[in-house]
Amino acid sequence: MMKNLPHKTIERLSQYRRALLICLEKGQTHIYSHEIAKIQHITAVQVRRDLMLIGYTGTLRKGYNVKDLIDLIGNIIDSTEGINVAILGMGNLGRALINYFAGKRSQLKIVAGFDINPDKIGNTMSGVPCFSSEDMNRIIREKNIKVGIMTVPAEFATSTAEQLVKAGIRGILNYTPKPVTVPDSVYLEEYDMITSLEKVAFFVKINED
Amino acid sequence: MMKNLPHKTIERLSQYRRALLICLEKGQTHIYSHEIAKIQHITAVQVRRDLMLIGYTGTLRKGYNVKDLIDLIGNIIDSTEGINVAILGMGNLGRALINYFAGKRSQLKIVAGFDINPDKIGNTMSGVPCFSSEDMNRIIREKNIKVGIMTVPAEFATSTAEQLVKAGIRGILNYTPKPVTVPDSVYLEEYDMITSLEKVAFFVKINED
DNA sequence: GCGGTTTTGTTAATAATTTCACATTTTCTG
DNA sequence: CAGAAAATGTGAAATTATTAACAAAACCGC
Repeated sequence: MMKNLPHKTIERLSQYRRALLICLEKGQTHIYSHEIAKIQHITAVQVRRDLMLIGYTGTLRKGYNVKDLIDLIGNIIDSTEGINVAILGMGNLGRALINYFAGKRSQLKIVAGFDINPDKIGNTMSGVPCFSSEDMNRIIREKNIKVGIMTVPAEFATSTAEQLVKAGIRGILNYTPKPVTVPDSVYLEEYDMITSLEKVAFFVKINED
Repeated sequence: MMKNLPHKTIERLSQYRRALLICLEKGQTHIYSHEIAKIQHITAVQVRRDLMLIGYTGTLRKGYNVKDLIDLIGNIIDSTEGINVAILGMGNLGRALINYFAGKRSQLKIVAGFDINPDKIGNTMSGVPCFSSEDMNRIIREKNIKVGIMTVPAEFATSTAEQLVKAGIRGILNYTPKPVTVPDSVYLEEYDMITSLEKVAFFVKINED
């Protein structure tokens, strides 16, 4: 059920939810499609179409119920039991991600970090214990970790991905600038910050005329 | 010229270049479309189409000249004079980005960081001086900074974006989880790490059947 | 140097995504 | 209470992005 949602829609639903959570905190009970659209810099039709795809029906003239919509999006994209996540590489980026998530209510729990630096191993950072990369296989299985976020230096990207796959990971989010290869059974998402910056720079350049 | 390249193509060109630079270092002089494709997890046709769009012609049976292609991609996406970049928020994520860029040859130079923490202001991190956010307007103009990368906490996202716009920035890469609004004249790219992680978790969930 | 193989470049086809256009319903205003 | 305004929901059209298919050229082995 709901397996056929477009990738883009999944991304937007996640973003809608975050915007909606902010509205909820402010005490807002209803929201119009064009309000959501404005926050996300997209069109109102796009919002309505996405909500149509997940079968949510708003109220004419009142818009969408913020609380209900948050719950429905949660039903779609969250896993009922929650998903445990590990950070591979407790450098600046790894710690940034941990802090980012700290305190966020979420079905996604960062339950372990891994590093090869002996000074870090055994410590806890923002509530996340740091283990030795050598124990990756054991810890991932013990803690039932399903997703790994790779924030290691590029030269360790390939070997880290291999270790993760061997440990039975189900999804990898790769923030290193080095693309990795994994079996089809592992979902892989790669994001390269340099590419994003180069893209911004490109459009700045061509806008200068 | 070259203003009509699809956004996706721009992103891929940046990625091709990074893969090509690694090949160049290894002494490889030529590469086939299917080799590039494999690294990037896309099809060879896609690669050839992208290169067609930028007017690059390879050699039949020998593939593409690595050096030439790197140069051509540089001509397309880089700005001739280079572009100066600032990091807004010298926390973990800001420092991660600086280290990421340190030593990379690139037309993109991170020339300033900004923060409100007095302990950081006046220091230099990986060669990047940290200034007070209060001096943002002056420094951005003095140093001819065109692009800002926002890595501040979410609650400062809106005000930081406003400051940047006032200082005459031309492009913003927003890594905070809070969407911001800028005039059309400023190119805006937003990236939310939580969305990416939620997306990976979603596809892990639905693959479990 | 001939037949088979490999690779590029490109047109045409397909697929994915977004936008248009508008019917429908609700609320507001006079 | 009639007409105007504002909002949703959605089929159809348009746009954007990807893949298929294949001609043409280059090289290899014999």
